[in-house]
Amino acid sequence: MAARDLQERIKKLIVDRRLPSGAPLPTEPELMEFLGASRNSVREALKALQAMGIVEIRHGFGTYVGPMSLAPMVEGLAFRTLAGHHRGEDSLLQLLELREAMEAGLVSRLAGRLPEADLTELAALVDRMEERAAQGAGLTETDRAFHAMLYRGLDNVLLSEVLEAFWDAFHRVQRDLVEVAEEPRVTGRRHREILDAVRSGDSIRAEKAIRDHFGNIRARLSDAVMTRPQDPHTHHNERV
Amino acid sequence: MAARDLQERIKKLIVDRRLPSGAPLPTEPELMEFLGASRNSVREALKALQAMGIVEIRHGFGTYVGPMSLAPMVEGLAFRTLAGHHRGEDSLLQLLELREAMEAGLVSRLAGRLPEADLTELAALVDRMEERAAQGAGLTETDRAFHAMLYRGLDNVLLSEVLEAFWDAFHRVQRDLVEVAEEPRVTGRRHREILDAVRSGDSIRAEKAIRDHFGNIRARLSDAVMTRPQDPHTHHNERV
DNA sequence: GGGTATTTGTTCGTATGTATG
DNA sequence: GCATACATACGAACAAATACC
Repeated sequence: MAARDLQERIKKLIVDRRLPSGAPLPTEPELMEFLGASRNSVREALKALQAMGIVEIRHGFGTYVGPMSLAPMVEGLAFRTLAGHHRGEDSLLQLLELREAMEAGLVSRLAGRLPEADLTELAALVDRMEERAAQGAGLTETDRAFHAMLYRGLDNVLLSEVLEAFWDAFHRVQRDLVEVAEEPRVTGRRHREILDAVRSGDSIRAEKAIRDHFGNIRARLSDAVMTRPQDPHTHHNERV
Repeated sequence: MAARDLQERIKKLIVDRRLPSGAPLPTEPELMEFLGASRNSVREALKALQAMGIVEIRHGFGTYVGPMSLAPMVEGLAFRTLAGHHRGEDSLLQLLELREAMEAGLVSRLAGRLPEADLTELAALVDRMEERAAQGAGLTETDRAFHAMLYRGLDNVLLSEVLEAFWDAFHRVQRDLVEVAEEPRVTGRRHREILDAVRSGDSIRAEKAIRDHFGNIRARLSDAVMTRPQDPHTHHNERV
């Protein structure tokens, strides 16, 4: 039997039975009988589906429909970027430019359209960012939260997830690759300017604020010591 | 050994040895010895990596580093959208809105910046589109080519691939799901307007042209008979 | 075209680890 | 602790595809 077929038929089974995320799949013996294949073939198909985030396998417990998150996309993008970088390509810069292009286009549409509730939440995040900057603490957590919150107003879950996926991929690779020379004060200022610009309703100013922010990151990227050829003990992904 | 570890170590092997796309990987017996695992475990790890597009397995020939394309992302997005639709969500519409948001933001930056060579190629594509419309032929091929060519001028390979991936995912699901009521003449006009707007250098006009184009698709989506619950013989993916 | 070696595909049997009751 | 159910892992064998002589 073609192994590709097995994957297709399992996917079809999920769709046909309208199984939602978290629903239990048939056990391996049941799938063996249903698909008419051996245990190993079924397992290989399930492994492939698990890699795509379509199913979730819990040891000694069972197989379930996966959360349908974009985690596999992060995985793939991160590896692609990492491998490209080690081969001398500017893949990390390209990933950053991709984020910049998307966010610049979106923020201009967002200017002046955010509800007050979102704005106050964003303000709280910037406050927290500057607070942590003063303490010399890391800003990545708050940065992620800020960007996620910013585009929540677009009211498109898929779009939000895609943006977060790109954020995750970028920071995963950056963390494993370069020594970031952060300038916390500057980062805080950039985000406050983004917030103010969005609040003011000035699309052009908002887009410029985003581009300045990304320009800052890009500069840090060039200055950074791009030389950490390989350190053997980076296990940088626990399956989500 | 944990199966997750095997995947990580194979990925690490690719990165460490700087293997480019298409380079041969060790054979299964070699990997068994190198990783200290059984053949089944190695195969399951390879299957998972294959699903992520990181390796490519050719029967009776060998295992190779994959093309690092975004094909797995298309796969995952398409399934997620398909499953969501069958569960009553408006996932297909969300995917369309994602494309619209990205293209609208990008095309405004593109207006007036495309080299003459690209513009003539785009014009040729629109001609071909109207030609095929007159013959009653399908427009999907030329539509894909148009959108791909349009954003080539951004000079970011990753961004282009992401856009094409979203295009592919959307059309894959649409094809399997709805009866498209195409209005070829209208589609042709919309694309000519996009081209003219981009050539004119008017950002606002270009963005409006894109939004009109997507608005047209959205309308067709709502009108379409959304009822093709399941036809058993759709094997809609050959691994790339 | 045929034969053989190499490589991946598929199957079976068996033992082990893990969570539930 | 014990029994059950399930996933995990290993080893061995044969089938199918491909390359090379």
